[in-house]
Amino acid sequence: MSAADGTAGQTTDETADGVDKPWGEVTPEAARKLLVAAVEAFAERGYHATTTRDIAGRAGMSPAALYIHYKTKEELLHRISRIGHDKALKILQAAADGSGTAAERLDGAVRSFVRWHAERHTTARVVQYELDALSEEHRTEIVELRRRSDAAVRRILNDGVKAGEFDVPDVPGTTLAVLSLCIDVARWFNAQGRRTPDEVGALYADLVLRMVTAQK
Amino acid sequence: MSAADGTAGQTTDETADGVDKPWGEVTPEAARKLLVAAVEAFAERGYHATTTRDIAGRAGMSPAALYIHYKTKEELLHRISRIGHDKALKILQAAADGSGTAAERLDGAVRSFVRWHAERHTTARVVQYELDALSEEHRTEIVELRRRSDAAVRRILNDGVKAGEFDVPDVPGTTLAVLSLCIDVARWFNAQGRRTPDEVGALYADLVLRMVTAQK
DNA sequence: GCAGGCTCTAAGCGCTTGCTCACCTTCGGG
DNA sequence: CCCGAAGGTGAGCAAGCGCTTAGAGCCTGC
Repeated sequence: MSAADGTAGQTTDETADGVDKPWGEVTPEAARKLLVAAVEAFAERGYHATTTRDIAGRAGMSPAALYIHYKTKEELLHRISRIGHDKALKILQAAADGSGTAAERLDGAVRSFVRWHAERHTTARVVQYELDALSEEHRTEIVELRRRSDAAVRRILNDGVKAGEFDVPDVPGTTLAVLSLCIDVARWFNAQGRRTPDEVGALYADLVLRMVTAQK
Repeated sequence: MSAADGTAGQTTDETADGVDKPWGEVTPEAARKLLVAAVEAFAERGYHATTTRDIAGRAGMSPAALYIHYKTKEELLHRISRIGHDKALKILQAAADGSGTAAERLDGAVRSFVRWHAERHTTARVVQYELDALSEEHRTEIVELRRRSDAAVRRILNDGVKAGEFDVPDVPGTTLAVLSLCIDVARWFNAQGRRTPDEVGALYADLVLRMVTAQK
């Protein structure tokens, strides 16, 4: 087992005492409450179907309070998207930079990336499916982060091919397929469903390894 | 090769003279023009970000014209979603009902399903990603069609396991993954990109077969 | 040749939207 | 003990929304 991200392969936001606390970097408290409310609302109804009154209401504040902490509704989406993409990229880069064979690193990458999309499917849904609602400038910034996520996975595949572990005729296409498979978890995953995030991660890691492993 | 939809396993909407003509079943002409305009607008901006004025404008008509042919904007989405899901289900059932080994049928299913999502990615984007905008009643109807699509793919996998062709420990989970992989093509496929729908179909069919084929 | 139905438009209604503004409260520092 | 900054509210503005209505144009059948 690799320990690429420092503390025993964790993939959730945790403070030193082990308490799970996403969006901990957003301050002050009121700004975080608004942002968390926005994530829920955007994930449930989509960005365009969500009103600023709904967001403020979920946060227990008046509509005007939103504009003390954020210039526009789109800035809220951008902050969510930015933080989420940073996290996603970190997960993939940690796996790509880890030690072990290419197969072990690919297993870790898919496992943790899928687990994040399942555990944080509310956030992930916004991050992965509301890109089009961003302004031109913000979207460009986010697309660059996605390009780097793609590069991290492609690097693992290339390493595996070079080492003879993998048989992948079309590395860019397969990279796309692997990421696509993981991302789509955010669309269908249901917390009330039968599978836990860990189970989905294990299943998907197995399926992806079969896709790329050289037949003996 | 099966002939479930009449003429030699085709996956696009064609008239007898071979001309490609989707939405041919929508009449009269003005209603079809409005529907095609709605598909484009919904795919580009999303259902909620699209205005009835935009749809009518793209169709070269006044905003009020829309309400002669459709009761509400949501009815337009429902018609699109219904026709699209019928088509998707037909593609998968034709493949599942076809002759040949399970591997051949799975190859055909993925190939044609992916090709449809790529060729008709505008339509597919609306069909696959705007479900939440449907009314309760309409969504229930559509979800039933999706359940049947799922059943068609699961049947192929079960057949393959029974015949010893496939090694699939988790058939429902793998069914979900296969469909998820194909569906997500609608999200990322770009007509200006490097790959043709046929190429993506071939790549994906290969990847899926590797996921399920028993190792020798 | 005109009655009646169908298709379409110009105008606009009632409402909701993202966002603003004048004002109120709270609170640490001189 | 008052002060000014920071965080919050109620009311509301301009714009845009889905949808309706009154009536014009144009076919078709008798």
